[in-house]
Amino acid sequence: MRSYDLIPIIKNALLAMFEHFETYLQANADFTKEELKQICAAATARKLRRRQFILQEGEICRFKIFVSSGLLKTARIKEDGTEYIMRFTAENTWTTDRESLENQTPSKLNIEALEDTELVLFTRAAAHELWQTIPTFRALSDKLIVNHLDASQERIFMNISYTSEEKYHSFITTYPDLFNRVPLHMVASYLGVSRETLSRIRHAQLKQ
Amino acid sequence: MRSYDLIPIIKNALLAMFEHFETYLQANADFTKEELKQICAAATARKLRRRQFILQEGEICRFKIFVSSGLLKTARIKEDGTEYIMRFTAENTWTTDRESLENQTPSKLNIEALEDTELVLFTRAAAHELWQTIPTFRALSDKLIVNHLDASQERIFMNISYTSEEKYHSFITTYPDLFNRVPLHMVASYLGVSRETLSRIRHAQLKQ
DNA sequence: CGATTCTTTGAAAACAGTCAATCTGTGTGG
DNA sequence: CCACACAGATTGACTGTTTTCAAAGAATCG
Repeated sequence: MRSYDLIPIIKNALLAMFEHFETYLQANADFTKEELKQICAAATARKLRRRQFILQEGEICRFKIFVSSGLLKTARIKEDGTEYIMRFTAENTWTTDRESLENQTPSKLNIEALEDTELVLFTRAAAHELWQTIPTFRALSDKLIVNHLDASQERIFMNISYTSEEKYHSFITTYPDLFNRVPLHMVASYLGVSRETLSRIRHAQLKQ
Repeated sequence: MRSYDLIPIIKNALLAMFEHFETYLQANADFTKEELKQICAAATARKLRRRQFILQEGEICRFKIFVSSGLLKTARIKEDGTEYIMRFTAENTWTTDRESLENQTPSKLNIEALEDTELVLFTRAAAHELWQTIPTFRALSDKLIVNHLDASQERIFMNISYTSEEKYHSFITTYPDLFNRVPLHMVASYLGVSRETLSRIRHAQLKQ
Protein backbone atom coordinates (compact mmCIF):
# COMPACT_ATOMS: atom_id res chain seq x y z
CA MET A 1 0.00 0.00 0.00
CA ARG A 2 1.38 3.37 -0.98
CA SER A 3 1.43 6.04 1.66
CA TYR A 4 -0.97 8.45 -0.03
CA ASP A 5 -3.61 5.74 0.08
CA LEU A 6 -3.67 6.18 3.84
CA ILE A 7 -5.29 9.54 3.68
CA PRO A 8 -8.83 8.50 2.71
CA ILE A 9 -8.60 5.55 5.09
CA ILE A 10 -7.81 7.83 7.99
CA LYS A 11 -10.57 10.16 6.93
CA ASN A 12 -13.04 7.31 6.90
CA ALA A 13 -11.97 6.15 10.32
CA LEU A 14 -12.41 9.65 11.70
CA LEU A 15 -15.79 9.96 10.04
CA ALA A 16 -16.83 6.70 11.66
CA MET A 17 -15.93 8.14 15.06
CA PHE A 18 -18.16 11.13 14.47
CA GLU A 19 -20.97 8.93 13.30
CA HIS A 20 -20.68 6.91 16.47
CA PHE A 21 -20.64 10.09 18.50
CA GLU A 22 -23.74 11.40 16.71
CA THR A 23 -25.58 8.20 17.49
CA TYR A 24 -24.65 8.63 21.13
CA LEU A 25 -25.86 12.24 21.12
CA GLN A 26 -29.18 11.36 19.52
CA ALA A 27 -29.75 8.60 22.02
CA ASN A 28 -29.10 10.88 24.98
CA ALA A 29 -30.81 14.16 24.11
CA ASP A 30 -33.10 15.80 21.57
CA PHE A 31 -30.78 17.58 19.19
CA THR A 32 -31.85 18.97 15.84
CA LYS A 33 -29.85 17.90 12.81
CA GLU A 34 -28.43 21.37 12.67
CA GLU A 35 -27.25 21.15 16.26
CA LEU A 36 -25.65 17.76 15.70
CA LYS A 37 -23.70 19.19 12.81
CA GLN A 38 -22.63 22.16 14.87
CA ILE A 39 -21.49 19.98 17.76
CA CYS A 40 -19.45 17.68 15.54
CA ALA A 41 -17.96 20.64 13.71
CA ALA A 42 -16.69 21.96 17.03
CA ALA A 43 -14.98 18.69 17.91
CA THR A 44 -11.84 16.95 16.74
CA ALA A 45 -11.28 13.22 16.51
CA ARG A 46 -8.17 11.49 17.74
CA LYS A 47 -6.88 7.96 18.05
CA LEU A 48 -4.78 6.77 20.90
CA ARG A 49 -2.75 3.60 20.94
CA ARG A 50 -2.54 1.44 24.05
CA ARG A 51 -0.25 3.13 26.59
CA GLN A 52 -0.49 6.57 25.01
CA PHE A 53 -1.48 9.49 27.23
CA ILE A 54 -4.02 12.19 26.49
CA LEU A 55 -3.18 14.06 29.70
CA GLN A 56 -0.13 13.98 31.92
CA GLU A 57 0.41 15.30 35.41
CA GLY A 58 1.56 18.92 35.40
CA GLU A 59 -0.03 19.78 32.05
CA ILE A 60 -3.08 21.97 31.80
CA CYS A 61 -5.93 19.80 30.61
CA ARG A 62 -7.04 20.89 27.14
CA PHE A 63 -10.10 18.79 26.34
CA LYS A 64 -13.44 17.44 27.28
CA ILE A 65 -13.07 13.85 26.13
CA PHE A 66 -15.69 11.51 24.73
CA VAL A 67 -14.59 7.91 24.26
CA SER A 68 -16.01 6.44 21.04
CA SER A 69 -14.29 3.12 21.50
CA GLY A 70 -11.58 1.70 23.70
CA LEU A 71 -10.76 2.33 27.33
CA LEU A 72 -9.00 5.03 29.33
CA LYS A 73 -7.71 5.01 32.87
CA THR A 74 -7.37 8.16 34.96
CA ALA A 75 -4.78 7.91 37.70
CA ARG A 76 -3.06 10.05 40.27
CA ILE A 77 0.38 9.57 41.74
CA LYS A 78 0.94 9.86 45.48
CA GLU A 79 4.13 11.61 46.67
CA ASP A 80 5.71 8.22 47.34
CA GLY A 81 5.31 7.33 43.66
CA THR A 82 2.42 4.90 43.99
CA GLU A 83 -0.25 5.20 41.34
CA TYR A 84 -3.92 5.23 42.32
CA ILE A 85 -6.65 4.85 39.75
CA MET A 86 -9.41 7.40 40.02
CA ARG A 87 -11.63 6.01 37.27
CA PHE A 88 -11.95 4.04 34.07
CA THR A 89 -13.65 5.54 31.04
CA ALA A 90 -15.02 3.11 28.47
CA GLU A 91 -16.82 3.75 25.18
CA ASN A 92 -19.82 6.09 25.22
CA THR A 93 -18.73 7.90 28.33
CA TRP A 94 -16.89 11.12 28.98
CA THR A 95 -13.92 12.18 30.99
CA THR A 96 -11.63 15.15 31.58
CA ASP A 97 -9.84 16.87 34.40
CA ARG A 98 -12.65 19.33 34.93
CA GLU A 99 -10.76 21.31 37.52
CA SER A 100 -7.67 21.74 35.37
CA LEU A 101 -9.65 22.43 32.21
CA GLU A 102 -11.92 25.09 33.70
CA ASN A 103 -9.42 26.80 35.98
CA GLN A 104 -6.46 26.36 33.62
CA THR A 105 -4.40 24.94 36.46
CA PRO A 106 -1.83 22.13 36.28
CA SER A 107 -3.41 18.73 36.43
CA LYS A 108 -2.68 16.12 39.08
CA LEU A 109 -3.97 13.38 36.81
CA ASN A 110 -2.69 11.08 34.11
CA ILE A 111 -5.13 9.85 31.50
CA GLU A 112 -3.83 6.90 29.54
CA ALA A 113 -5.26 4.46 27.02
CA LEU A 114 -5.52 0.88 28.27
CA GLU A 115 -6.59 -0.23 24.79
CA ASP A 116 -6.36 1.37 21.38
CA THR A 117 -8.92 4.10 21.81
CA GLU A 118 -10.90 6.53 19.68
CA LEU A 119 -11.71 9.92 21.10
CA VAL A 120 -13.85 12.91 20.26
CA LEU A 121 -12.34 16.04 21.78
CA PHE A 122 -13.71 19.47 22.71
CA THR A 123 -11.49 22.31 23.77
CA ARG A 124 -12.65 24.42 26.68
CA ALA A 125 -13.49 27.24 24.28
CA ALA A 126 -15.46 24.96 21.97
CA ALA A 127 -17.43 23.51 24.86
CA HIS A 128 -18.26 26.96 26.25
CA GLU A 129 -19.32 28.13 22.82
CA LEU A 130 -21.64 25.15 22.43
CA TRP A 131 -23.09 25.68 25.89
CA GLN A 132 -23.96 29.23 24.90
CA THR A 133 -25.61 28.36 21.61
CA ILE A 134 -27.16 24.94 22.25
CA PRO A 135 -29.10 24.73 25.53
CA THR A 136 -29.64 21.01 25.03
CA PHE A 137 -25.89 20.49 24.94
CA ARG A 138 -25.58 22.44 28.15
CA ALA A 139 -28.31 20.32 29.71
CA LEU A 140 -26.51 17.15 28.68
CA SER A 141 -23.25 18.38 30.19
CA ASP A 142 -25.05 19.29 33.39
CA LYS A 143 -26.59 15.84 33.53
CA LEU A 144 -23.15 14.28 33.16
CA ILE A 145 -21.80 16.40 36.00
CA VAL A 146 -24.53 15.47 38.44
CA ASN A 147 -24.33 11.81 37.43
CA HIS A 148 -20.63 11.95 38.17
CA LEU A 149 -21.34 13.61 41.50
CA ASP A 150 -23.91 10.99 42.48
CA ALA A 151 -21.55 8.19 41.49
CA SER A 152 -18.74 9.83 43.47
CA GLN A 153 -20.93 9.97 46.58
CA GLU A 154 -21.78 6.32 46.16
CA ARG A 155 -18.10 5.49 45.83
CA ILE A 156 -17.22 7.46 48.95
CA PHE A 157 -19.82 5.50 50.88
CA MET A 158 -18.30 2.31 49.53
CA ASN A 159 -14.80 3.46 50.44
CA ILE A 160 -15.63 4.20 54.06
CA SER A 161 -18.15 1.43 54.77
CA TYR A 162 -17.32 -1.68 52.73
CA THR A 163 -14.91 -4.45 53.61
CA SER A 164 -12.37 -5.36 50.93
CA GLU A 165 -14.53 -8.30 49.97
CA GLU A 166 -17.58 -6.08 49.59
CA LYS A 167 -15.58 -3.61 47.50
CA TYR A 168 -14.53 -6.39 45.17
CA HIS A 169 -18.09 -7.64 44.85
CA SER A 170 -19.42 -4.16 44.30
CA PHE A 171 -16.95 -3.60 41.48
CA ILE A 172 -17.75 -6.76 39.57
CA THR A 173 -21.49 -6.18 39.84
CA THR A 174 -21.34 -2.46 39.04
CA TYR A 175 -18.86 -2.83 36.18
CA PRO A 176 -19.10 -6.43 34.96
CA ASP A 177 -18.00 -5.36 31.49
CA LEU A 178 -14.90 -3.55 32.77
CA PHE A 179 -13.87 -6.44 34.94
CA ASN A 180 -12.86 -8.53 31.95
CA ARG A 181 -10.92 -5.73 30.32
CA VAL A 182 -8.93 -4.37 33.21
CA PRO A 183 -6.05 -6.20 34.90
CA LEU A 184 -6.80 -7.16 38.47
CA HIS A 185 -4.01 -5.05 39.91
CA MET A 186 -5.68 -1.95 38.44
CA VAL A 187 -8.99 -2.90 40.00
CA ALA A 188 -7.08 -3.22 43.27
CA SER A 189 -5.63 0.26 42.80
CA TYR A 190 -9.10 1.64 42.04
CA LEU A 191 -10.52 0.07 45.19
CA GLY A 192 -7.63 1.05 47.44
CA VAL A 193 -6.60 -2.52 48.22
CA SER A 194 -3.30 -4.27 47.51
CA ARG A 195 -3.16 -6.54 44.48
CA GLU A 196 -2.25 -9.55 46.64
CA THR A 197 -5.23 -9.03 48.93
CA LEU A 198 -7.57 -8.76 45.96
CA SER A 199 -6.08 -11.90 44.43
CA ARG A 200 -6.70 -13.80 47.67
CA ILE A 201 -10.25 -12.49 47.93
CA ARG A 202 -11.01 -13.59 44.41
CA HIS A 203 -9.51 -17.00 45.10
CA ALA A 204 -11.72 -17.38 48.17
CA GLN A 205 -14.76 -16.36 46.13
CA LEU A 206 -14.11 -19.02 43.49
CA LYS A 207 -14.38 -21.80 46.08
CA GLN A 208 -17.92 -20.83 47.06
CA MET B 1 -42.93 36.63 79.60
CA ARG B 2 -46.41 36.23 78.15
CA SER B 3 -46.75 33.93 75.18
CA TYR B 4 -47.85 36.54 72.67
CA ASP B 5 -44.59 38.37 73.25
CA LEU B 6 -42.84 35.47 71.55
CA ILE B 7 -44.20 36.27 68.16
CA PRO B 8 -42.12 39.35 67.36
CA ILE B 9 -39.08 37.62 68.83
CA ILE B 10 -39.44 34.69 66.46
CA LYS B 11 -40.02 37.05 63.59
CA ASN B 12 -36.85 38.92 64.41
CA ALA B 13 -34.85 35.73 64.62
CA LEU B 14 -36.10 34.63 61.22
CA LEU B 15 -35.37 38.04 59.78
CA ALA B 16 -31.83 37.79 61.10
CA MET B 17 -31.41 34.48 59.26
CA PHE B 18 -32.45 36.06 55.99
CA GLU B 19 -30.12 38.98 56.58
CA HIS B 20 -27.29 36.58 57.14
CA PHE B 21 -28.24 34.69 54.00
CA GLU B 22 -28.37 37.91 51.98
CA THR B 23 -24.89 38.80 53.15
CA TYR B 24 -23.70 35.40 52.00
CA LEU B 25 -25.35 35.84 48.62
CA GLN B 26 -23.85 39.29 48.09
CA ALA B 27 -20.40 38.00 48.97
CA ASN B 28 -20.62 35.12 46.51
CA ALA B 29 -22.25 36.56 43.41
CA ASP B 30 -23.44 39.79 41.84
CA PHE B 31 -27.12 39.95 42.59
CA THR B 32 -29.23 43.04 42.14
CA LYS B 33 -31.28 44.16 45.14
CA GLU B 34 -34.37 43.04 43.29
CA GLU B 35 -32.91 39.58 42.80
CA LEU B 36 -31.91 39.30 46.45
CA LYS B 37 -35.48 40.09 47.45
CA GLN B 38 -36.84 37.56 45.03
CA ILE B 39 -34.51 34.84 46.27
CA CYS B 40 -35.34 35.45 49.91
CA ALA B 41 -39.04 35.60 49.11
CA ALA B 42 -38.78 32.13 47.60
CA ALA B 43 -37.14 30.68 50.71
CA THR B 44 -38.38 29.72 54.14
CA ALA B 45 -36.42 29.89 57.36
CA ARG B 46 -36.35 27.13 59.92
CA LYS B 47 -34.61 26.40 63.17
CA LEU B 48 -33.45 22.98 64.20
CA ARG B 49 -32.51 21.95 67.69
CA ARG B 50 -29.57 19.66 68.32
CA ARG B 51 -30.50 16.10 67.36
CA GLN B 52 -33.43 17.13 65.20
CA PHE B 53 -33.56 15.78 61.66
CA ILE B 54 -34.32 17.72 58.50
CA LEU B 55 -34.22 14.55 56.39
CA GLN B 56 -34.61 10.92 57.30
CA GLU B 57 -33.86 7.77 55.33
CA GLY B 58 -36.81 6.70 53.20
CA GLU B 59 -38.30 10.19 52.91
CA ILE B 60 -38.20 12.13 49.69
CA CYS B 61 -35.90 15.07 50.21
CA ARG B 62 -37.88 18.32 50.05
CA PHE B 63 -35.30 21.10 50.25
CA LYS B 64 -32.11 22.65 49.15
CA ILE B 65 -30.63 23.65 52.48
CA PHE B 66 -28.48 26.64 53.36
CA VAL B 67 -27.02 26.64 56.86
CA SER B 68 -27.05 30.14 58.35
CA SER B 69 -25.61 29.01 61.64
CA GLY B 70 -24.97 25.73 63.39
CA LEU B 71 -23.87 22.38 62.05
CA LEU B 72 -25.47 19.45 60.24
CA LYS B 73 -24.25 15.94 59.69
CA THR B 74 -25.30 13.82 56.73
CA ALA B 75 -25.07 10.10 57.34
CA ARG B 76 -25.98 6.84 55.73
CA ILE B 77 -26.75 3.54 57.43
CA LYS B 78 -25.20 0.31 56.19
CA GLU B 79 -27.40 -2.81 56.17
CA ASP B 80 -25.71 -4.00 59.36
CA GLY B 81 -26.92 -0.85 61.13
CA THR B 82 -23.62 1.00 61.29
CA GLU B 83 -23.80 4.69 60.54
CA TYR B 84 -21.29 6.30 58.19
CA ILE B 85 -20.97 10.05 57.92
CA MET B 86 -20.98 11.37 54.38
CA ARG B 87 -20.35 15.02 55.24
CA PHE B 88 -20.65 17.84 57.72
CA THR B 89 -22.35 21.09 56.73
CA ALA B 90 -21.44 24.16 58.75
CA GLU B 91 -22.63 27.75 58.47
CA ASN B 92 -22.49 29.44 55.06
CA THR B 93 -22.55 26.19 53.17
CA TRP B 94 -25.28 24.20 51.49
CA THR B 95 -26.48 20.66 51.56
CA THR B 96 -29.30 18.45 50.33
CA ASP B 97 -29.83 14.99 48.97
CA ARG B 98 -29.60 16.15 45.40
CA GLU B 99 -30.48 12.78 43.98
CA SER B 100 -33.61 12.38 46.09
CA LEU B 101 -34.69 15.99 45.63
CA GLU B 102 -34.36 16.06 41.85
CA ASN B 103 -35.58 12.55 41.08
CA GLN B 104 -38.18 12.50 43.87
CA THR B 105 -36.86 9.15 45.03
CA PRO B 106 -36.55 7.90 48.63
CA SER B 107 -33.42 9.14 50.31
CA LYS B 108 -30.73 6.90 51.74
CA LEU B 109 -29.49 9.73 53.93
CA ASN B 110 -30.17 11.18 57.34
CA ILE B 111 -29.48 14.85 57.88
CA GLU B 112 -29.37 15.81 61.54
CA ALA B 113 -28.40 18.89 63.51
CA LEU B 114 -25.30 18.44 65.66
CA GLU B 115 -25.88 21.89 67.17
CA ASP B 116 -28.87 24.18 67.29
CA THR B 117 -29.00 25.22 63.68
CA GLU B 118 -30.62 27.89 61.53
CA LEU B 119 -31.58 26.99 58.00
CA VAL B 120 -32.79 28.71 54.87
CA LEU B 121 -34.79 26.28 52.75
CA PHE B 122 -35.74 26.13 49.08
CA THR B 123 -38.19 23.62 47.75
CA ARG B 124 -37.32 21.94 44.48
CA ALA B 125 -39.98 24.03 42.73
CA ALA B 126 -38.70 27.27 44.23
CA ALA B 127 -35.13 26.49 43.22
CA HIS B 128 -36.12 25.62 39.66
CA GLU B 129 -38.16 28.81 39.42
CA LEU B 130 -35.19 30.88 40.59
CA TRP B 131 -32.86 29.13 38.15
CA GLN B 132 -35.20 30.10 35.35
CA THR B 133 -35.52 33.73 36.29
CA ILE B 134 -32.14 34.57 37.82
CA PRO B 135 -29.18 33.34 35.77
CA THR B 136 -26.76 34.43 38.48
CA PHE B 137 -28.53 32.14 40.94
CA ARG B 138 -28.22 29.32 38.48
CA ALA B 139 -24.53 30.07 38.05
CA LEU B 140 -24.03 30.02 41.81
CA SER B 141 -25.78 26.66 42.09
CA ASP B 142 -23.64 25.29 39.28
CA LYS B 143 -20.51 26.50 41.03
CA LEU B 144 -21.59 24.73 44.21
CA ILE B 145 -22.15 21.49 42.32
CA VAL B 146 -18.74 21.47 40.68
CA ASN B 147 -17.04 22.47 43.93
CA HIS B 148 -18.75 19.52 45.55
CA LEU B 149 -17.62 17.28 42.71
CA ASP B 150 -14.01 18.43 42.97
CA ALA B 151 -14.05 17.95 46.73
CA SER B 152 -15.54 14.48 46.30
CA GLN B 153 -12.76 13.51 43.89
CA GLU B 154 -10.18 14.71 46.36
CA ARG B 155 -11.84 12.70 49.10
CA ILE B 156 -11.91 9.57 46.96
CA PHE B 157 -8.18 9.95 46.36
CA MET B 158 -7.70 10.32 50.11
CA ASN B 159 -9.84 7.27 50.79
CA ILE B 160 -7.90 4.96 48.50
CA SER B 161 -4.38 6.31 48.99
CA TYR B 162 -3.93 7.66 52.52
CA THR B 163 -3.01 5.74 55.64
CA SER B 164 -5.26 6.25 58.65
CA GLU B 165 -2.73 8.65 60.07
CA GLU B 166 -2.69 10.68 56.86
CA LYS B 167 -6.47 10.75 56.79
CA TYR B 168 -6.54 12.12 60.31
CA HIS B 169 -3.98 14.77 59.44
CA SER B 170 -5.78 15.69 56.28
CA PHE B 171 -9.02 16.19 58.18
CA ILE B 172 -7.61 18.49 60.83
CA THR B 173 -5.80 20.62 58.28
CA THR B 174 -8.69 20.75 55.81
CA TYR B 175 -11.36 21.36 58.44
CA PRO B 176 -9.60 22.80 61.50
CA ASP B 177 -12.77 24.62 62.51
CA LEU B 178 -14.92 21.49 62.35
CA PHE B 179 -12.46 19.45 64.33
CA ASN B 180 -13.28 21.26 67.55
CA ARG B 181 -17.02 21.01 67.07
CA VAL B 182 -17.40 17.38 66.05
CA PRO B 183 -16.91 14.41 68.38
CA LEU B 184 -13.93 12.28 67.46
CA HIS B 185 -15.99 9.18 66.80
CA MET B 186 -17.86 11.08 64.09
CA VAL B 187 -14.61 12.12 62.46
CA ALA B 188 -13.67 8.44 62.57
CA SER B 189 -16.93 7.52 60.88
CA TYR B 190 -16.35 10.20 58.22
CA LEU B 191 -12.86 8.87 57.54
CA GLY B 192 -13.82 5.21 57.52
CA VAL B 193 -11.67 4.29 60.52
CA SER B 194 -12.73 2.89 63.90
CA ARG B 195 -13.04 5.34 66.79
CA GLU B 196 -10.43 3.41 68.78
CA THR B 197 -7.88 3.59 65.99
CA LEU B 198 -8.42 7.32 65.62
CA SER B 199 -8.07 7.81 69.35
CA ARG B 200 -4.75 5.97 69.32
CA ILE B 201 -3.51 7.91 66.32
CA ARG B 202 -4.32 11.19 68.02
CA HIS B 203 -2.59 10.02 71.17
CA ALA B 204 0.54 9.17 69.20
CA GLN B 205 0.43 12.58 67.50
CA LEU B 206 0.32 14.43 70.82
CA LYS B 207 3.65 12.95 71.87
CA GLN B 208 5.50 14.42 68.93
C1' DC C 1 -26.16 15.09 90.77
C1' DG C 2 -27.26 11.28 87.65
C1' DA C 3 -27.49 9.83 83.05
C1' DT C 4 -25.70 9.86 78.84
C1' DT C 5 -22.29 10.47 75.60
C1' DC C 6 -17.67 10.42 74.41
C1' DT C 7 -12.89 8.95 74.85
C1' DT C 8 -9.34 6.08 76.16
C1' DT C 9 -6.89 1.80 77.12
C1' DG C 10 -5.61 -3.11 77.01
C1' DA C 11 -5.49 -7.59 75.04
C1' DA C 12 -6.66 -10.75 71.53
C1' DA C 13 -7.96 -11.80 67.01
C1' DA C 14 -8.70 -10.68 62.32
C1' DC C 15 -7.14 -8.46 58.52
C1' DA C 16 -4.21 -6.38 55.12
C1' DG C 17 0.30 -5.13 53.49
C1' DT C 18 5.01 -6.32 52.15
C1' DC C 19 8.53 -9.00 50.17
C1' DA C 20 10.13 -12.58 47.47
C1' DA C 21 9.48 -16.34 44.62
C1' DT C 22 6.90 -18.76 41.33
C1' DC C 23 3.51 -19.49 37.90
C1' DT C 24 0.74 -18.20 33.79
C1' DG C 25 -0.38 -16.36 29.62
C1' DT C 26 0.66 -13.23 25.78
C1' DG C 27 3.05 -11.54 22.27
C1' DT C 28 7.40 -10.31 19.79
C1' DG C 29 11.47 -11.16 17.34
C1' DG C 30 14.72 -14.39 15.63
C1' DC D 1 7.50 -22.07 14.94
C1' DC D 2 10.00 -21.65 18.99
C1' DA D 3 12.23 -19.22 22.63
C1' DC D 4 12.35 -15.53 25.30
C1' DA D 5 10.79 -11.45 27.50
C1' DC D 6 7.27 -9.23 29.78
C1' DA D 7 3.19 -8.22 32.14
C1' DG D 8 0.12 -10.03 35.21
C1' DA D 9 -1.48 -13.25 38.85
C1' DT D 10 -0.72 -16.15 42.58
C1' DT D 11 1.24 -18.03 46.79
C1' DG D 12 3.70 -18.39 51.26
C1' DA D 13 5.75 -16.47 55.20
C1' DC D 14 6.10 -12.67 57.85
C1' DT D 15 5.09 -8.17 59.69
C1' DG D 16 2.41 -4.50 60.85
C1' DT D 17 -1.96 -2.35 61.29
C1' DT D 18 -6.71 -2.24 62.40
C1' DT D 19 -10.73 -4.06 64.37
C1' DT D 20 -13.20 -5.93 68.00
C1' DC D 21 -14.61 -6.50 72.62
C1' DA D 22 -14.69 -5.15 77.18
C1' DA D 23 -13.95 -2.06 80.71
C1' DA D 24 -12.97 2.12 82.74
C1' DG D 25 -12.32 7.08 82.80
C1' DA D 26 -13.68 11.88 81.37
C1' DA D 27 -16.74 15.24 79.88
C1' DT D 28 -21.21 17.10 79.09
C1' DC D 29 -26.18 17.83 79.40
C1' DG D 30 -30.46 18.24 81.54
